[in-house]
Amino acid sequence: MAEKILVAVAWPYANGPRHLGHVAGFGVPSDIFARYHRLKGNDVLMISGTDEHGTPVSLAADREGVTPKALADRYNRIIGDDLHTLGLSYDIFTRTTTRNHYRVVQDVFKTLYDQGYLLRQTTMGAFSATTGRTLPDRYIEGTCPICGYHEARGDQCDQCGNQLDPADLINPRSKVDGTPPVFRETEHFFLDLPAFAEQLAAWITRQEHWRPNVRTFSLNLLDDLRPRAITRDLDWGVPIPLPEYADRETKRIYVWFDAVIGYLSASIEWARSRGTPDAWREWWQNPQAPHYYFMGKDNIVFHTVIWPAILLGYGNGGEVGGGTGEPLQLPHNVVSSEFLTMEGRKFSSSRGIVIYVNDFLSRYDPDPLRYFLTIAGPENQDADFTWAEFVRRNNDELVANWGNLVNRTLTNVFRNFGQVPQPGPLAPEDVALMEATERGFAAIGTLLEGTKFKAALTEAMRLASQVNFYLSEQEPWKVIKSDRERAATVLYTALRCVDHLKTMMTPFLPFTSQQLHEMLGYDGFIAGPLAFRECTEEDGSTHRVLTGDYAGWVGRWQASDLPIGQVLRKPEPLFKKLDEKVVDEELARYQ
RNA sequence: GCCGGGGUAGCUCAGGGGUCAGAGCGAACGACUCAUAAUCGUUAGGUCGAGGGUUCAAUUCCCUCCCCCGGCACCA
Repeated sequence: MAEKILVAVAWPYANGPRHLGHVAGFGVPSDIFARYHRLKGNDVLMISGTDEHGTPVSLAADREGVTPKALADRYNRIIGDDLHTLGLSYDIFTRTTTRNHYRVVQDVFKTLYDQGYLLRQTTMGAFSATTGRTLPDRYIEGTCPICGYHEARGDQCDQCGNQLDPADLINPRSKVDGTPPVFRETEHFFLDLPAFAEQLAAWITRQEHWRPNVRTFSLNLLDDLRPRAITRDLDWGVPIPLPEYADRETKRIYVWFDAVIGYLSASIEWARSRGTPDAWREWWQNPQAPHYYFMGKDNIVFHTVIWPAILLGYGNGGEVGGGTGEPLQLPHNVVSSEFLTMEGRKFSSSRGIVIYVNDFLSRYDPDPLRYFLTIAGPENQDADFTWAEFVRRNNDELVANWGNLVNRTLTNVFRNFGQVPQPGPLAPEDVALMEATERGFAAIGTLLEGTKFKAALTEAMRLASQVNFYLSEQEPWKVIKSDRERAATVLYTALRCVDHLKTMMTPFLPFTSQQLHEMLGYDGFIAGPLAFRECTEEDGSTHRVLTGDYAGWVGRWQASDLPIGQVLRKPEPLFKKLDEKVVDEELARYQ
């Protein structure tokens, strides 16, 4: 029975190219999850896009003398290319600057406003004296009034760790151009989070299947819920859909408010692009459809508190969501990863401590990266990317265990039989191996459903080891000299296991699994490919989305029925062994 | 300061009140040579951060302390 599953992936911010930390945190895990469920036969809707509004995009555009939209266009393209190259199988990867998105965001805003969940409050804000734009606290620096540190940020002093108010800084100045900020009153809309406190507390308390850190952290947040501003004084963002703000060029909806609504708007865009404009409701207004959100730990608050509050407030109302009487679904699980560091230090674009995805993939294949980020990534705790460890994992694990198993098995079969050999009677050890391998479907499936990706891949690798062991014990390359039928039986057994493992590896290693699929003599896409498509909106504007036709996948999460006599294609190694010297080369490149 | 997460074999980590504390990799030795010098076997005797407590029994529960990391809500 096919389940509808929403896989909602954090939206990469379009103020620059994304680095390994971003795809490690949510990109690869969410894709493994989505691919597994599709192989299982479930109806997955996997959505995301680039997040393109807000101060950082605006400032980056200023620095380069281009419009924010032009900057976002550029990074939307680069990021989309990265995700495509990595094989992240979105049903739609779009962006937040579409007409569709604006319409949905404004509908949500308007609905919450009409329901009384948006409060108007006047606060003191900091503005740039030169541009008149809001200066977020982080963009102001000055001398810390507590410890005297000269480069304290407006929100917090990095030296003494105290939280600050930018107005308290001595000699405050804009980090952008060094001018002193101007403080003045400004009116904003606040989401009335306290109005949802009880519902949220009851709901989160029930989510015992969440990772403990996510649940505990979220419950702690509820102790001190305050209304949260969802507008900004900025000219780059979704306009406020109220008559009195119609011509206010400098007040926009806050980027985070619009970004989370992207999950909904992207689903709607997907449905419309397929010619089934209401299809999104099968996920969003269906209590049987679990929603899984994937993100880094810095985004937990937006997904366990703010976005659920918005969904609760929106309920079954609104122009977009109304009609069926069913409320929009809350998250079923919020899967948060920890952080990836690089060679022991935090990623920092400005300090050059960074590996961009596109740079990495220009020299290395996607599957080894996916392998590393899964087996050694920040799933449960911060993890460190080092080139030495990447090379080691690639050579000593991926190549030596799985890659070698595939290569030695296929080479033996191809050379001696050229096709899937007809086995003789199976010996107990043949049956035992086959059964042990087949049990992997259930074991790995359970781990994947529980978002335990590292453990799932470890189990698949353990099974591969067992098959290596079996081959070394049975020595078909010797047996064939005296007993061709027994050799055929052993190789058939190993080949079946390799075929099982191919499927189990597909969520993690989609590209090489496809190659293996073909070498085994099969046709069709076991799980691919992805495609870009141009999307045209009502006003004629177009944008590119990453998508794919995943219904055409021939892979199934079940034991192989490898046909006897199927002709193999010439085997080639799936992975490249990396020379140890790439460690020094790469370190030199980034230092 | 507050909240949270960590400190387990050379490295990366898993585990969890009680048979000898585990895995992968490295290292040593041996086997093999079909395979990208890949594979297979044996070997590691590590105060499970420190101290105290609860218990018949703690690395696993509680307390204190030390060290590391993250968050603390208008950066996304």
